[in-house]
Amino acid sequence: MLDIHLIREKPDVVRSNLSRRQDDQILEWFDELIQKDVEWRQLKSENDFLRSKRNTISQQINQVKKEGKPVDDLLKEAKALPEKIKQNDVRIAELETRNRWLLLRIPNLLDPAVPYGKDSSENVPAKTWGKPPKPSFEVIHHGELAKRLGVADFENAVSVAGSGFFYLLGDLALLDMALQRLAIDMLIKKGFVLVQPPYLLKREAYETMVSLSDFEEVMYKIEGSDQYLIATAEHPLGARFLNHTFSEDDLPQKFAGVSACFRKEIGKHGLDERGFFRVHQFNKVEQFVFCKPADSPVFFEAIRKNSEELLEALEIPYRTVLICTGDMGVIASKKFDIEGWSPREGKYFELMSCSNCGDYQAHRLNAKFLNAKTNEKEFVHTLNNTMIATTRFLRCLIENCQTKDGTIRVPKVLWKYMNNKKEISLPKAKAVKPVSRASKPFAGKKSIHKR
RNA sequence: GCAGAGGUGGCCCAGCCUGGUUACGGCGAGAGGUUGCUAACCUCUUGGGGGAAACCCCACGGGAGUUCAAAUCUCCCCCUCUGCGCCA
Repeated sequence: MLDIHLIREKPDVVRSNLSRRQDDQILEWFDELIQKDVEWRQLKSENDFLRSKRNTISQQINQVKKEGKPVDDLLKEAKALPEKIKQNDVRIAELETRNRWLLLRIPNLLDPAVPYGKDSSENVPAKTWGKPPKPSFEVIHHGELAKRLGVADFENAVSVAGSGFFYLLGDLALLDMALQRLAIDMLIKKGFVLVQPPYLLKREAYETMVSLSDFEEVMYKIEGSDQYLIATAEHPLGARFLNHTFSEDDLPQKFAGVSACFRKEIGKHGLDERGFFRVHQFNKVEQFVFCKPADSPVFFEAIRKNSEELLEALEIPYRTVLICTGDMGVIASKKFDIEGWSPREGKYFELMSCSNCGDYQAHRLNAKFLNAKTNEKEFVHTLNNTMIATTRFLRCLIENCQTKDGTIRVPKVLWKYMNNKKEISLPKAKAVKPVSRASKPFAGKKSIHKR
């Protein structure tokens, strides 16, 4: 969230930055916040005064009692005060709830370098690498090929878990892990600390890391408990430092979080029923950095480069685009997406998302560092970038490394993580047998796929 | 899951039974002072908020309650430690 002090001191500057997003709702929220904040400060002053008075009288009562004199008059005077204080407190609490609600929804200030644009079609390409291949054969859909090779099972996953789930089998499961290992090793070499975070977070901690709408649209809630399944390791990595003050020497802190990620994907079209592109559960290695404000532009470039180097190591053609004003989310002040080439569709699609969040997350987290020179606490900056989201990447790999024989070539850099396996192909002697069930535990739901 | 003991400032700890001016003391850190030394010593600062300031308010794991007044009494919740139980 934004610093309320900044909003009080420079409302015009903040408002004009927010207006770049071309969203009247945001400006309405902002104006309401300004007005309610004034009311809050007035009431708070008034109550502080009443409390002060009450405290004084209480002390007088104590004094007079000690002297053995009657305190009836003072008691009468004192008794009137708590009621008025309570009345004001109700309104103050209302205002605080509303103001926090508003503050949590008002997005981050945009970096001046963010280009103006209405939506994702106006993002600005910043870099392209590699030559998109022109296969001489028709590229098979990644899910279809995985199924044919017997390394993925979608039907049974859909039956027992629901649409948007899948089983990875044999070499493809191994490939998923190999990708994670490659990503992890590259990051460890760059000084990142590997972290396996908790997969559940309590709401209070979670609110510090995401926009509120995500609770409805993205996160799975655990029934009967105040916990949510994480949507990315970014969240527990950040929440770990809730209310934390770093010493200046501790910064920067660079983490490589590895976890399964769970997303409801409500309202998103095209949930992928026979593939890995948009699913409810996937594995991801995430980069997360805490640093001093002056250093964040440097780390922003560094974590972007890490992901680009991973794609280069895997020989996947990609392009990096600078996200425009209309396509920016709530949290980031500047963002790049890195997009991999799809030979099947002949276009780039999103693989990674690299954000500089400035001090926006740090404000919610209340994550600061002690400036050694001034001995004052300042908010840190946070940055994050996908190193690899395996499922999304599996699609990319299966398409780009597909041969005309219908096998999948394993990129050389992954051989050592694949027990030296160089391709994924159909075992010659073995036909792939689908798993079948003798009984029908889910009557009437034999298959929800009708093609 | 059961039982017991706990949670107090950046860290350690007293206060709680018996409610009452300013939450005791130590350590660490920062600023200043003193001194033939970077040692020792002395003073101040070291949670959050409001206010131009003087100053005021809040904060003893979180929340609610009782009271003129709550670290202290009551209730609910969270977490830690020890023992038992269960468990990959």
